[in-house]
Order: sequence, then structure tokens, then C-alpha cells
Amino acid sequence: MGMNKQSRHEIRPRTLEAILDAALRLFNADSGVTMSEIAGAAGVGRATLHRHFQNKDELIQTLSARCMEEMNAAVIATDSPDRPAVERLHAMLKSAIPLGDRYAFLKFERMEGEELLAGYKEQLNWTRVLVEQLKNEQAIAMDVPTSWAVAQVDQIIWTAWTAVWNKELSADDAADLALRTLLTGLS
Amino acid sequence: MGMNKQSRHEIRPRTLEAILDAALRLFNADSGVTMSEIAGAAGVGRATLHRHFQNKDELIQTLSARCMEEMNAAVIATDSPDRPAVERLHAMLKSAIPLGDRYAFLKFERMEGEELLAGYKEQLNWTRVLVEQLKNEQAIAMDVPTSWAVAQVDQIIWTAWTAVWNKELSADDAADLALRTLLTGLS
DNA sequence: CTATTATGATACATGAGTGTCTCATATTTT
DNA sequence: AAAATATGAGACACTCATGTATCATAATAG
Repeated sequence: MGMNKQSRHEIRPRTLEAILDAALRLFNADSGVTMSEIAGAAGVGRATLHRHFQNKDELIQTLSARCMEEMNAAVIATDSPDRPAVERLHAMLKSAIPLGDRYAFLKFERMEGEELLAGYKEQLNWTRVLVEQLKNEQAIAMDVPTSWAVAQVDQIIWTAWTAVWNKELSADDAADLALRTLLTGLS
Repeated sequence: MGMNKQSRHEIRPRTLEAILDAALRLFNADSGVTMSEIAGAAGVGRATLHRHFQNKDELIQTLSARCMEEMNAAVIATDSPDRPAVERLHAMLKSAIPLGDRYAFLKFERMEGEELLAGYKEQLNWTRVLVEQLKNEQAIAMDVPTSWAVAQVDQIIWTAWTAVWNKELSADDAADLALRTLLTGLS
């Protein structure tokens, strides 16, 4: 299936979870972690780590793809097609912003790997459709380039999460403020 | 003076420039460059590199601090205290956005080093003062947290630069759009 | 209970980047 | 021109992360 050449060993669910949990935690603290440290933090032998992930890139890609899927799932879960686009944007922000600390490490990793890129493009595309609907409902001006609006939505999730992480705002307040900033600016 | 223990050799201006130029260029392409690659690209012996920069961190810090100073200088140059704050914000965006590719690599580096942090705080403080003046002139609503507004200004420079880099917008258009987005949002 | 199999621990090999040193050469300074 | 000195090139040792192989042990499946 998804396993590679060294698939002589099937990975146990507990082992996989322990590895991914530790890797996610350590990567968010320092993108330069070593495989040994990850194995140690996961309570797993270093050899076991190498049995299932040949190199660090493969581990990062698996991790990134999972986080991206998680994010996409959370976003799509808020997607009720009959509501006005503004409400859906608000709901998306509310569910996406708290997830920031799950995939903060992606900020320091270059975008590589098919799965990760696919997930990211899916996310961008989802946002693009939403932006176009916002334009139709005149919540966004027609002369604003769609790519610009998409970038703003994408970026403000990070900004809002950072504010929450710095304990300057609550998650809900950050989502409200993000929506307001997007639509009417700071004035 | 600023040199460290191995200051038995004074660095020549041409050598220093060649090294910093190459390092900046390579770091923006790949944050994992090696000292050998930098030396090679600079047309400089690897030993010379190690004579003046003990380790890679020291090189990165020197580079980061320089870029930050450069950015601060460019921003402060636009600072004419008698103009309205909105005009000064516009002028700042116009001069800061095109500099993005000079210090894009900072996006992938953790903030470390006294000089760099000092420069960054100086930049944030400058923006904070500007935001407060914008509030006084009622270009920004009083109930918007200042830290939020500062973060928005800081982030939109990157977003705008990315749009320019992707050739979606010209530098001037990006600055205009950034100003408009900050003040009145996307609507 | 028994057979299968994933894991842990250990040892070992490898490669890459780093940092240091020396000396001949090129550059600058006086 | 002569002295002082920064550089280039090469050799060397060292560290550390990586990757692989082996085997006893623990967990799981039948």
C-alpha cells in the first residue's frame, strides 16, 4: 500500500501515533530536530523510526500531509452551501485559527511532496471559490484581484493564530477581528 | 572592534561584500546551504570564510542584522513628521515592499541574535507609533487593538511582496492595494 | 498455548559538514 | 621596492546524523 520497499515490517498503530505526535511537537519547537531526538521523545527505538521512514524528509512529508488533511477536513466541515458566504467565512476562521499550533512548523518548511502540495492547493482552491462567492454577494469589491483576496484570507489565519498564541486575544475574538479586518479594514 | 577572537586577519571590504552577497542570494534560495557552497559562490576560499565567521549562525546573524538595518533605514527615510499618518503609511509600504526579496530568507530563520532582535523591535516600535498616530487621525478605529494593527501592517508587507514576486501585481499597485486593504478592507 | 512478527538495543559503516592548520601567493601598505 | 598581511589551496582530524544489520525480547494473532 503506502509503505515503501522496507515494508517487511508492518507498523503498529501505537508506534505510528507515538512517532507522529513526538515529531509534530518537536518540529514545532525546532525544525532542526534529529531523528534520534524524535525517536527518544516518542519512546521508540531509533531503528524502528528508520524502518518506517527512510529519511527525515519522508517523515516531514507524512506529517505535513496529515496536518493539511486535518485542516482541510475542519474547513470543509464548516461548509454549508445554503448559508451566505460571509457566514461561512466567519465559520471557517473560527475553526481554522485554533488549529494554528498544529501545523505551525510548516511555516519553516519548504513546500515539498505531492500529498502536501495537493492538500495546499485544495485549500487555496476552496478559499478561491469562497472569495468568488463573496464577490457575488458584494461583500468583496469586484475590482479586488481574487488572488489578492485569497492571500489575505490565508495570511490572516496565521496572524490571528499568532495573536491567540501570544495571549493577546481569545480564539473567538481573533476570528471576529479577522473577519472585520478582512471585510472593512482597520477603520 | 566587532571582530571576535580570530581577529588576527582583518577582512577586506571586497571579500566581505562578496561573501555577504553570495550568502544572501543562496539563503534566499535554500536555507540549508553549506558554508562550502557559500564560499564557492562568493569566489572565496573556504578557509577565508571560517576566518571571519566561526560558524553558520554567526554568518546568518550578520546577514540578518544588515538586512534589518537596511529595511529600517529605508523606512525611516520616508518618515517626514509633518505629513498625515496615512500618507506616511503609504510611503512606507511603497519603499518596504520592493525590499522583500532582500530578506525573504528571514521567513525561514528563527529570530536569534541581539542585533537582529534589536532591529526587529525597532521596526515594530516604529510601526506601533505610526499606528497610534493613525488612530489619532481616525484612520484606524480606536477599538482595534494596537498590536493587532501592527501585526496586520507587518504581515501585509510580506503578502504584497509575494504578489509582486509572483508577478500578479506591480510594486506600486501592490502598495496601493495594501494601503486600501488595511484601511477599508476588501469591500 | 504457540507461532508469528514488530520492536529495542547494540554495533558498525558511511558520508557530510565543520573547524583548524600550514604555506605559497597575491595584495596592500609604507 | 620592500615589508606586512590577507587570501587561496590543500590536507587533516573531528563530530554528528544517517542508514543498515543482527539478535534477543516483547507483543500480537492464530
